[in-house]
Amino acid sequence: MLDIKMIRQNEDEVKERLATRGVKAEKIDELLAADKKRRELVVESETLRQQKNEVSEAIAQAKRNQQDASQQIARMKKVGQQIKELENNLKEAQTKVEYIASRLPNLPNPSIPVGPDESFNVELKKIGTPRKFDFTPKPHWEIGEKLGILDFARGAKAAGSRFVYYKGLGAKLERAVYNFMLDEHTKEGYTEILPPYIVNNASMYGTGQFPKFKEDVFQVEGQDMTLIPTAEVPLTNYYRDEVIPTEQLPVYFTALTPCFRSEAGSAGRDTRGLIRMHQFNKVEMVKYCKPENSYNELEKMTKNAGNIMEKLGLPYHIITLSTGDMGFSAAMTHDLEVWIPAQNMYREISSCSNCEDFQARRAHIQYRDKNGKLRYVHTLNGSGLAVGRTVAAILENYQNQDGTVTVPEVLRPYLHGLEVIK
RNA sequence: GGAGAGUUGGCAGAGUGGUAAUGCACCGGACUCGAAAUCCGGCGAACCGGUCUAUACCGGCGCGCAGGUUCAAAUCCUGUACUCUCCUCCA
Repeated sequence: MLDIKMIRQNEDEVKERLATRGVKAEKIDELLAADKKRRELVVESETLRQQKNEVSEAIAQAKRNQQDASQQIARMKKVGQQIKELENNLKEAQTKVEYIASRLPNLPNPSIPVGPDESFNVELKKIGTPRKFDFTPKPHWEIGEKLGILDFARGAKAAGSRFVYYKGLGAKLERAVYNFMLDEHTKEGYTEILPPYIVNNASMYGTGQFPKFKEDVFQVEGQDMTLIPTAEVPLTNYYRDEVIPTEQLPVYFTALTPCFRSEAGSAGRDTRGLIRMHQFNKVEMVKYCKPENSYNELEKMTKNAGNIMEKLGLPYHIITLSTGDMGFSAAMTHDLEVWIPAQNMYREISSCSNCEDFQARRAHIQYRDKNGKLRYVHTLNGSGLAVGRTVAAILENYQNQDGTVTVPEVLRPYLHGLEVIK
């Protein structure tokens, strides 16, 4: 959520910067008009309330002195009606302001590339060299099915499309991968969390998924419960409606959770394999920090994600997302994309974002600055990494001509020394 | 799933229709070489609005949340969330 006062004071700049994210200037005009109306109504109704309080006090006095107050009571009866009407209008105006404001995305950081879509993303760095195959590399689903470690057909039977069974060494490989990731992040100072996998609407609002993106998630019918689309939601809402003691900042959390996404609107894309599932595991990193440190923290978080791939020996590159490709709550996002040989391209495996105070304002997460004043913290989140996609990348990058898959060194301790999946 | 109790300022804790006691904490002052103790005064979050940018003042809101009754609600009514206890069930 953007600060409405800030928008009031920097109208032109806000319009300009939000335009790069596809928000029309008229939206801001509409918002400010509604806000003006709202403030006018506030003044009106508060004036009446003040009057009400004063007269009520007089009535109380009169009653105490056993005097007649029927005249004042009659007068207040009318004022009460007026207040009620005014406040109905006020509520309407307030609802309108909130409706628009809660659907405005974060202001993009001025340094990021401006453009309407992913073609304007900028590559920062390439790490590792894609392996040269002396045979045609197979897609990971073929490798997995052949080895009997992935079963998409039965996933579809039991649950539907975009679901999968991992079996035997497949399940063990997945477990090895996320245990490895959690261990690495813990070494970097992240506290491991095992959060709820279902959250309420207030939490979904706090991180910015609601109200705008309800179609993207699975909700429990008739209940205030949503299956988390990412651990970012429970991890960031951990401190919702709290003031974090300043000496505890920065706070680093990491968690492995399943993520549930409806994938509405992505029909036909990545229909095969592990890339786009309704349920997948992800190790997430979340940070809370002081505003002045958040961009430094973003760089460190991006490194933490990259570190995992480097240790796994997976080639990847880092890109900075353009204004048009960024998520709703982010001010700046670095995506890490891993090399997928069968597709001959890099595919997203991590997304690290600085949300600045956008989520903190929605979720009321504060700290006290040097002067003891309450300020919003900055929140960051990043995948470290998407586990299913990591398994896909391992299967493809480490495949052998005979259909077996070599286990990356760093994972062998997690698999009792296993060197090859066959 | 059933029954009961609870939710008030940073904490503790009164208040059952007339506009939030008190204690601790906190801030200022006195006393003191200084501190503690004591005394005096102040303060009760956050939030919203106005003056308009002082760094203050005024007002609103505010007793879990949302409604309702009333001239007036922490107090009465309805709904709801959460916590605790007991029963039931269960991994």
